[in-house]
Amino acid sequence: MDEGLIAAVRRFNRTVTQRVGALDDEYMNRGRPLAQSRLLWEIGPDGAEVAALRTRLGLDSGYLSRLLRTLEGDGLVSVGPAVGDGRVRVAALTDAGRAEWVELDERSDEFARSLLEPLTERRRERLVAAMAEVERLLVASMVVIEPCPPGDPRARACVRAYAREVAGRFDDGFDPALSRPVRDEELVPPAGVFLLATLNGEPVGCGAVKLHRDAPAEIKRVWVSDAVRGLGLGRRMLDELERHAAERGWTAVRLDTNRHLIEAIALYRSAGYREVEAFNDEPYAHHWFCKPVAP
Amino acid sequence: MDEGLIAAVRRFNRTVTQRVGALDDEYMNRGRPLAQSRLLWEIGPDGAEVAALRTRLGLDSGYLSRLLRTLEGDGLVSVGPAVGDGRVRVAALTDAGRAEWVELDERSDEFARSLLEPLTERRRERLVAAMAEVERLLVASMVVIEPCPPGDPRARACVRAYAREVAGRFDDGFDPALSRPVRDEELVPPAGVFLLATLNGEPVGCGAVKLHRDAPAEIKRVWVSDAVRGLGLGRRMLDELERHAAERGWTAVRLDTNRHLIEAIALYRSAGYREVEAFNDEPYAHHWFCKPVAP
DNA sequence: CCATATACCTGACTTTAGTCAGGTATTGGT
DNA sequence: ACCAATACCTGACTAAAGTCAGGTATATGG
Repeated sequence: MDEGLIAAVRRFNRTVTQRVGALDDEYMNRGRPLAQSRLLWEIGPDGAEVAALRTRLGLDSGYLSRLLRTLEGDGLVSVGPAVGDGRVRVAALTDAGRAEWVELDERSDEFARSLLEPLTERRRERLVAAMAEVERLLVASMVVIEPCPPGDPRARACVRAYAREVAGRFDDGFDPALSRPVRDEELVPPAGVFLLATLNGEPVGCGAVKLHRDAPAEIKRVWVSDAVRGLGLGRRMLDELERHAAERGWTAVRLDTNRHLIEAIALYRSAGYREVEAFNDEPYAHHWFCKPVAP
Repeated sequence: MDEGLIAAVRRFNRTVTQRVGALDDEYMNRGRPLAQSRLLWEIGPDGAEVAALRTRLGLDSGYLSRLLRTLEGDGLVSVGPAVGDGRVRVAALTDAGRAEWVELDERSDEFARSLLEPLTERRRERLVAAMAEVERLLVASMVVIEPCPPGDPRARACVRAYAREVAGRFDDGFDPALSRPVRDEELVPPAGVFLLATLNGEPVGCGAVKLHRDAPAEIKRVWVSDAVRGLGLGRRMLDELERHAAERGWTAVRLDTNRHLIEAIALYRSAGYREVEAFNDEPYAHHWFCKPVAP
């Protein structure tokens, strides 16, 4: 990889990431330890489940509990059981906590304003556009693709999003009952694998491969959320699925797709897939592709 | 200011600044407390004065001393007196320290690479370009303009850079001895003021105003370093100088300039200056400008 | 040569952050 | 009704970060 690009990224990390990050923290901080402010902020006016806070802030369970007790002691937060499940606890801001939250929100605004303030209108817009570009492209590095049980709620959410999307694009909707079924067991090793793509813990894409006996592996349910489209994630997902199939000894993968999924078709072609005769009777399919793979 | 722009900056701070910043820290960190790693890094292969480290890292004097003792104890750093001044101490890396520094350097590279890795060549270039744009525009918010004694070494450095630059642009060089002299005392309150622009402590620009008795205030030595040109810093410097004059009761400021300083002339015009008859016999001047000011 | 300023160091703290090994209450399956 | 799993909490720590009030050695200006 080009040394110049790496040097540029490092310079950016140093000047922007470290310095602006530290300043932002300082603004957040005021009187209260940073971790408390951050937590208070993260709870937000609508409240939040403790588990959600834990993953979003990446805190130890015990540590988070303690922080919540402190905020409760200061009368800023109240923690109670969730309605559906008594084990789950929900943190909500009290009136005082809400006031404090508004204060933090204003500080944060103030800091953002201080960055834009010395610039002319034109430069402000250029800055914001460049920030959006950086943010978007960095997302690609933040997405993690890993195996996940197909029964996991996040996996289910992805599959539902997938079904919803194709339903909107196929000629006459999409009824999963009419499509060739995929049972969960078929997507669990050694029969197959389900991969989940997550961004900061949130599901943003999925893909699966069924390892048929005495037949090429079959790729299913490749889906990428709108939020992260255009970042090469679909390609990465395909690569991973192919890798899994190849590592387990399969020498070819194949898949079927609908004529309306034109970006997907373009992706398959550019990824080395060749169109072949129909190898199944999937009612929603118009194209069938195959690609040889090697470990 | 537009709410949308502020929201975009906040999102950037959150996702890029905080998250990438934290990841970068994690890479830096390894076995040793972060503060030590940072310090070791900052000392660098060429060594550094303790005072410089203190300002660059923004650490308490006592804390920094202790960190240095720890690194010394680990055989990574040696601290000795500076050659010119025995009070000043210089930290340098030992062989072991240098090896450790290389390790940190490689980690840092590795992290930068991990951000670029999942992107295609084209996207990598776009990311780096956007990063450079963000960095450059944020610099404008980081520059601090404040009064400074004209005898300060940083002020002297700016004035020298100014002289060097005009010498290269005027028809037949620039000999300060031929120009109308400016004595230091004239740029110290209440006779006048010298403003220094700094970026993270490094001088990047200057400007001065002489508050003549019974005459308009006179602006001198407005200079902006190449490194930060095109960010509106010259305009900010002019504004500050005018403000100083106005606050002390002057109702007009004026200045002279050379015909080769075309960007400067454009700046003066766009800032509301009107060309006037020569009001002095400065041999290097071709244009004289004046502007009314009010507090 | 002396007073004063500079540049750094030391000791004695406090605060914040973070970890880990047990707990208790609730739920869901059998 | 009972057992395992889940979701969170408590107690008892350690480590890292940061602060502050004095120190000591070196320079500088009269």
